[in-house]
Amino acid sequence: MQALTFIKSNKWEIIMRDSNRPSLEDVAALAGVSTASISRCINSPQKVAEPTRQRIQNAIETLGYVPHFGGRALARNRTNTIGAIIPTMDNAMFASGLQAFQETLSAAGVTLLVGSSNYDPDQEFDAIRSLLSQGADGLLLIGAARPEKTQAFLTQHAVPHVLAWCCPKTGHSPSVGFDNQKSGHDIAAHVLAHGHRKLAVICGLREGNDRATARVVGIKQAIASQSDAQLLGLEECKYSFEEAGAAFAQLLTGPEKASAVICGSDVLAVGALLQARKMGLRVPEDISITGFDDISLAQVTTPSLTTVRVPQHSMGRKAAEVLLALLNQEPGQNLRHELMTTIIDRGTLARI
Amino acid sequence: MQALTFIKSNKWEIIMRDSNRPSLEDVAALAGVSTASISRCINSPQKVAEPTRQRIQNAIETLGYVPHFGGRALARNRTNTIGAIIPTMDNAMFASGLQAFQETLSAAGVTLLVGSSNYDPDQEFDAIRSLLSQGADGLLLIGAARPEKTQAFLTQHAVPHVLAWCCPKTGHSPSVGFDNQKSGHDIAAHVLAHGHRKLAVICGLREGNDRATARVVGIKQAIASQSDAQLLGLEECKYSFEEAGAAFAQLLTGPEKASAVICGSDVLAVGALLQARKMGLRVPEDISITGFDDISLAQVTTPSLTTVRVPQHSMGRKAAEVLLALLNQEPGQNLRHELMTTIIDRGTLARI
DNA sequence: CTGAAAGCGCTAACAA
DNA sequence: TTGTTAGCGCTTTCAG
Repeated sequence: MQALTFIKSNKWEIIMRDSNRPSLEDVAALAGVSTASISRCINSPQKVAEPTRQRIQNAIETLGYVPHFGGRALARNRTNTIGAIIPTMDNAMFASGLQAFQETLSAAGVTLLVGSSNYDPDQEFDAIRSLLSQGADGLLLIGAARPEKTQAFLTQHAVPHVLAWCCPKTGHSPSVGFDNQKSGHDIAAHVLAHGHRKLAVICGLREGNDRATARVVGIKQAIASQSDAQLLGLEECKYSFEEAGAAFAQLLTGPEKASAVICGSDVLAVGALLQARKMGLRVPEDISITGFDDISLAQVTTPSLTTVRVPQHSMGRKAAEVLLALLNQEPGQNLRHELMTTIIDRGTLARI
Repeated sequence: MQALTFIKSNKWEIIMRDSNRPSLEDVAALAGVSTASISRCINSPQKVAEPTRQRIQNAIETLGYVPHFGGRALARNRTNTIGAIIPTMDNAMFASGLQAFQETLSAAGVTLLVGSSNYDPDQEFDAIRSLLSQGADGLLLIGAARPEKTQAFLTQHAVPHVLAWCCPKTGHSPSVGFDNQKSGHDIAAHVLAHGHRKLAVICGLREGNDRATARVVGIKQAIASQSDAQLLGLEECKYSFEEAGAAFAQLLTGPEKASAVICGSDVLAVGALLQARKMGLRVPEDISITGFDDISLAQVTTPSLTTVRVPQHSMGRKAAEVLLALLNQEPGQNLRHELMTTIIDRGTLARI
């Protein structure tokens, strides 16, 4: 395609343009104003007289003008883009929080860049660098634990970021999340209150995963505080039905049988539930199982899962708000938001 | 913070720089070479002599230099960013395809921008404009049906894009997906082959959703081709357990009862299943239910769901590959990839 | 193999 | 209210 374009030399020429994309200058020429006015008209319309605005608008529309991202980013030194790095979108654990995050951003005219870490600190570091090099103005990160290297990078580059799914008491990062340890404690206490004394735990791989770690700490704490209770076993595995099933089977291998298995995630709990059924165990008559997260899986199993509800949606929304406020330098913001989890009693926890 | 910077005027000065971010010029000064060499060293290292390369590398590292996104995007007129617009990440239907898409992109050094449409053509249009204005080099779009306005925009701006979750026979857009109509036909034929003759259907809102529409067309076709079979009712609703449950109840309202309910999505099927249980109906003894998608929900219900498996993962990966090839102008690419769906027989379809 | 310099498209300070 | 103009940081011919 060919386009009529205004050249620096002040003459009109027919030249090749990449897919005919009009520039500010084209619009300016057509509207008979300077490029500055166009820019103003786009970025602060009130600074431009109504009739001019009209003409410019027309020119923009007839040309189908869209501001060039690179030019704008270069001039403003800001991209209006925010990155989120989550372990994976593959399980519903983060997906709906991310959805809320994205919607809130989008409403504020900010676009979401997504990277994933697969629960691997190195991959997370790469993703951070990658998203930053793509111009992300700020970052959403899951959890608070990361290697020194990553921390240093974050502070060295003064990356605006908020932590989600956690609410660290130490550190200076803004956060929107919940107390994993307390929630772990709560669900374990709940199980104990149902009369269970021989417990077992299935949790995700804890290395580098502070949420999984904290939940277990909380669970252990609750068990320890009940003198006649004991933790018969603890299995770590990936977040898959299969691995959780294997972990569950392993747990039932010992001489003493647990009456309840507390799981660090619904995915693990469902894996355990499926395996229990496979082994001919009735839940919760023969064994109780609890989950964590309250993703949609939890309500469709039979019996449905007693679990801990994590306010994913409000967490995602709030995280976006905090990050946005951070980027806009809004003062007086509360930088640490602790949300509450609640225990959802359904059918997998028996009273004994 | 203050930084030592090389100024056009050729003298050294102490000046203020935004958060001390080093530029190419800083690196050049420190390494004692021109900015061009740095640029080369980064983008095509083989074009630079080994010793120089070393010095430059050092300079880059000691300064912690990261190329500025805007500058690069402006000069190259390319962002290395691809946008995906999906109805929602909230349900697992798209999340894992998106995850595969992202991973493949990431491996190629391309970053993913995410927008969502909520199944609304207008929102999709906005998202397209938004992602494009954020510099997306290409787009992943779900389904083939969109308003004239959107189509026109896409062609006018010559937006490289690939369609997923569908494989339209018409139109010029590259696509990676499966035949929704055929898959709908297949599952219905499968149900018929099990002896069912009185059928009902629950599907998603079909307006603007070609996947949902095509699936129903296929289902109807299969039913029509079996002379003694009849479609007793069809309900449309949103993809939620609640709405699907209501639709299911509505379907069982008439004088004649269906022996099988074919659902356009696992979410709908699970909603129906839950409702059936609530109504005291045994599945599949009293009524059969089938799903579509084979998301993880499908394997955890009791009984687990007979459904159609959609190859989400390979679809996401392949879509990324096609889009990447498109952007790199790689010739001789096959631009229409039809993947196969398979029926997964589990426990919700009875033989009668 | 390396350097000089001309932009890429847009914004914002300064003038008018 | 509008225009002029100097960059923003990087890539890329074109010379050397």
